[in-house]
Amino acid sequence: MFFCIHFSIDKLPIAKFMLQVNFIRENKERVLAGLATRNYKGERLAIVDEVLALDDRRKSTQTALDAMLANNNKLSKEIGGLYRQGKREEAEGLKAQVESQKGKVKELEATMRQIKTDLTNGLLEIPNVPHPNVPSGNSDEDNEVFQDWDKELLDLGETALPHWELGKKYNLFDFELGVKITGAGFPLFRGKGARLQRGLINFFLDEAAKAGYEEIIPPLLVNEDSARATGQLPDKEGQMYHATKDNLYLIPTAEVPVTNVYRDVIINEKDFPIKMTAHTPCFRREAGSYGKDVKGLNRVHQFDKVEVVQIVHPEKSYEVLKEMVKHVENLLIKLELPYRVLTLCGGDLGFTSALTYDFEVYSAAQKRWLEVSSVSNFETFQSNRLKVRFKGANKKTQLAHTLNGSALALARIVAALLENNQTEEGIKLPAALHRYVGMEVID
RNA sequence: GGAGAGGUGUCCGAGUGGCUUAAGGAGCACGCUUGGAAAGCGUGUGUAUGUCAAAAGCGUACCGAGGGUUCGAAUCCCUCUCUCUCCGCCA
Repeated sequence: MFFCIHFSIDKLPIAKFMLQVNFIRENKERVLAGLATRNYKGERLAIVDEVLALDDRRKSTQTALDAMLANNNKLSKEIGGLYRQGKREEAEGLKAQVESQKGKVKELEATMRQIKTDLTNGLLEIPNVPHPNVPSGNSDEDNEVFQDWDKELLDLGETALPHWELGKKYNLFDFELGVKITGAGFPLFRGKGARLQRGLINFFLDEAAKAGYEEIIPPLLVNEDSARATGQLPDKEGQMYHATKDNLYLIPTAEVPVTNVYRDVIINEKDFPIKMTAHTPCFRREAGSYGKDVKGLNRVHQFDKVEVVQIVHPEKSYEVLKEMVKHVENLLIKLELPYRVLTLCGGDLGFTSALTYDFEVYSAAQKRWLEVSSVSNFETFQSNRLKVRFKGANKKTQLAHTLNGSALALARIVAALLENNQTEEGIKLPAALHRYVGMEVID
């Protein structure tokens, strides 16, 4: 099975040397085309012109304000000098002059604040520009198969049990207890089921370490700044659990705390690439998704995941994306699970992502593909908010590119492992896991 | 939860209304010196934004954040926030 990433990165005007507004200004057509890929139509496209108009106003207002302030500063200095020389009357005259300007300065400052607020709000509404390889489309049905499973799909016949039945049969997890303790969507794992979870986590972390990622154990609650910096706020407000008393959010993914490690940091170019991995539970309210795919472990409010994050030089990011895809692929090969890779279409692509590959694993009992990993390049979209920068060879401060991927998300992997490997004698674990789980067969 | 002390540049640290262009030191970079290194000496050293085709230059803002007083604020006043110490509670 070979991987061939067929896009060229050289010809793209990547947003690497500018801030977002400037990027929009200089690549307006590309931004509009990107919005179209994401199914933005008519009035929603107007946001681009609105933002540019606001930015024009910001510039002209700033110029006017600066000139006024410069004049006032100059006069104030003169007043100080005059007082020292004892020239009171002249000083009083200048004072009056500066004083008369104050109203105007205040007015301009207020205008400036308003413009900046509007501009920021406008910018927050514009999603990342999709990579040219992103197919247009409305929903997950339009995602493109980037790499298909080229062998026969496992057929277990009609007697195969879905994982929620297997969980009961072998006493691996208990949804009713989860409901009793917390509520729907909070599974309780026990016995060999818990052991399997722990083994998988260790396996994933060890593989990440082998690939050069530094292991991090981050806080599981983050403050508003961190949630905003990685883009969970404001657009995913309702998807996170919010501890309102302390205004902290339960993390929906390790990406949030781990990427925030480098918020407001100017990185030394020779420290690239920065590679971090973390295992954390992930908490998701999944508001609005009830009734769809919620059976068993397919969609839960709390699940465990090992995440990999990289912060890299802009010129390297697509190469790194490929490397990360390979890493995930390698995990699935070792787990001996049938998988395929999808390129997310515009309508399904995350707000912050430029290009995302989803990994799906085939669940033989449910006879369907389950999403188990998502690997994305955010280019400068995240780093612009995070202010993750580096000094390049030309001494200029530039935005770095950020990427992340799940490697891997547990609940669905567990589902697929159980279903695909069920036999009369029990569930036969893939060889790679024997050492980690401490058994070859779950029975 | 209660009481107190704090937040200044990459770091340490001075600075109680205008000779502050944020002292001084360390670090870092470059240069001189050296057989090489260290020491020493010299020079430089933030972020954002505006003007500009661009660079240089110049302007503006930034001493935790936001307001206020003043011709002028790191400095005075108010609010908020974060950190630290002690007490209380606690794994």
